[in-house]
Amino acid sequence: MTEQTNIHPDQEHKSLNFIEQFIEEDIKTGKHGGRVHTRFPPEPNGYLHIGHAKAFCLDFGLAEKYNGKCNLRFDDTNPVAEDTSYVDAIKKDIRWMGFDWEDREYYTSDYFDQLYDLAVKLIKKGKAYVCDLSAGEIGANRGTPTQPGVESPYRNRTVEENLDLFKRMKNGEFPDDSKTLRAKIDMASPNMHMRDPILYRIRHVSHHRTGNKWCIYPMYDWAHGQSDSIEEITHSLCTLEFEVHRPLYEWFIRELEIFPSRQIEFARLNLSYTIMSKRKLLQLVNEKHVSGWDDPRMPTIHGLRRRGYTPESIRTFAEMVGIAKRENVIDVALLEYCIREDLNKKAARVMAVLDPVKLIIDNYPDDQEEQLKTINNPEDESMGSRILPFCKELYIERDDFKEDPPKKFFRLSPGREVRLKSAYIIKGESVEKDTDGHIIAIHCTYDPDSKSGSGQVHRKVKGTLHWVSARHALNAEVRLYDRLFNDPDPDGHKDHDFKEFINPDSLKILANCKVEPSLQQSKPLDHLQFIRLGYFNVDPDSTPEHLVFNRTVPLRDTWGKKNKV
RNA sequence: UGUCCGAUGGUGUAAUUGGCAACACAUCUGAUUUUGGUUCAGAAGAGUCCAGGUUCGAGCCCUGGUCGGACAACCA
Repeated sequence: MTEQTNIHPDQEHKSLNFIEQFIEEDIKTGKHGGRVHTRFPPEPNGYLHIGHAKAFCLDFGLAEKYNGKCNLRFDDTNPVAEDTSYVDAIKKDIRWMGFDWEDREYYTSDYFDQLYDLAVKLIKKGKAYVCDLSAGEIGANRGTPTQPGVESPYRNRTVEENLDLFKRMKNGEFPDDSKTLRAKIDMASPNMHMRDPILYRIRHVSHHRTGNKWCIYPMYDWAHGQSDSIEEITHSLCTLEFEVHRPLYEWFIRELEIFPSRQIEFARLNLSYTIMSKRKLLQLVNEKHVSGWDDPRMPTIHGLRRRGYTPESIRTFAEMVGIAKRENVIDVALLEYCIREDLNKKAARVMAVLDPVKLIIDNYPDDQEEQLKTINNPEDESMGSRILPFCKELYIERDDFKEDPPKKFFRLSPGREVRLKSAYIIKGESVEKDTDGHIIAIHCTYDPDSKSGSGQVHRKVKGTLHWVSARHALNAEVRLYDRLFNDPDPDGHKDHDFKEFINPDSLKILANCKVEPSLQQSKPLDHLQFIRLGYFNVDPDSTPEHLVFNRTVPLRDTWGKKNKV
């Protein structure tokens, strides 16, 4: 096979990231017969977030691009933290994102026997030993990055003794933490990971898949690389913090003479105004700062889905942020751009009034009703049109009226004309106020000849308002979300806990919104554009009796932005 | 006082491997618009961390610095 056959034709012209360059070199030199096989290795101890999405878009994307394969492998070597509920959530997310691991759903725990045999092989080579030191002692003997460590007194046990002890460790003869199996490398190595790293620890706990079969569990360094080799992974991609582990990864390959997978590290995704640490996300969930892993403010895939993000938008985002080795912080504005761009093409436009105020058309007959036709999406004719009921009393947005308007106010005010979207041109007349001076109704008159689409009127009106018929409107709850943190880097302050930066206004619930009647049929997770307001989706909490919408992202607002402060 | 990695507009990522620093987001104009959205046209913004060197020519190569990050869990 030539290198050409391995490269997806659509992609040839774009510039390659450094990993693609490595891969293409490997293909060119015929390494592994030009085969590309990656893996995505989540630990089932939490939900996947957008940073993981970047990683698996890379893993699966590269496999696709080079006509290879990508395995899903659960890195389940630490039974105390892991759980099957996470396995299910992770699979759901990856599938939702549009990736397919076919029948290659693997678990590191599937390899426990092979891993054990490999450890025996290492012992027989005199390259591993059973150590009786406690965790504290091992730590103390490890030295520091600038000072060499001290060799364990158990380092020179005979092969026979090590073999016997290791077998007895496996058989459960020793209590938790009383012994470990360590590689015998170099306690003076400048790389801490080469200072006789621990391969196995004793844990008498049951595992979510292997039950009580094992009481010794492999550590990451031992399990991960060897699992890559077992699966004959050609390119094993991981984040930068594993760079210092690579010499160990390669040491195992050499000593064990196993399949030489290649580890390549790239910079993890950081997003402004959020956190990506699984541990801290768990803390937000446990301490109820959010409603759960799927809270729409969470950067988790579950959260983004509920917020109204689409898989396509997240994939576009992953594509746009790129792959490199330097630390980076991506502006959330880029994510928002990606979802707006996607939803602009897909979301049906509907009328919804979030902060309603009554609008009365004085010269419109009391009991008249009209059915007005309106287009569902100006960006996509094929989405068709629908009917909007219209009558004398409507609701409009309280913001869309001002008694004495500022200079560039294009909306409704006394004596000024404005277009009601898909309906008539109206002119502001007067207001009704309660005893506190709050506006309770706005009176206007309409021009019967200005009906939308009639072609009768040629005068220009600056503004167009969205509205909903008071007689026909449905009540709805709308949840407005803002960034969860009000600091660009909540996790970046040495003397402040990230939770100090939680945005108290990240969720605003509007209980008295009015929406057009067609929304009665909306189904959970449907994407919509509330005209002039933003993109919204139907929350899973929504029912026909109690409609609930989440704001995914507001529309771009050059006017509001300019007038802030 | 160690090892490894990195450094290009505000933010990301490129630069055909030594040939006028490009693209996207963000920002700012203007046009169009029955969404102050979309679309369209345009502007501004870096001379590539610093100092030397090689070269006709360096963001790319060499030398020496500076700054930033990772690494001392029986976590992954």
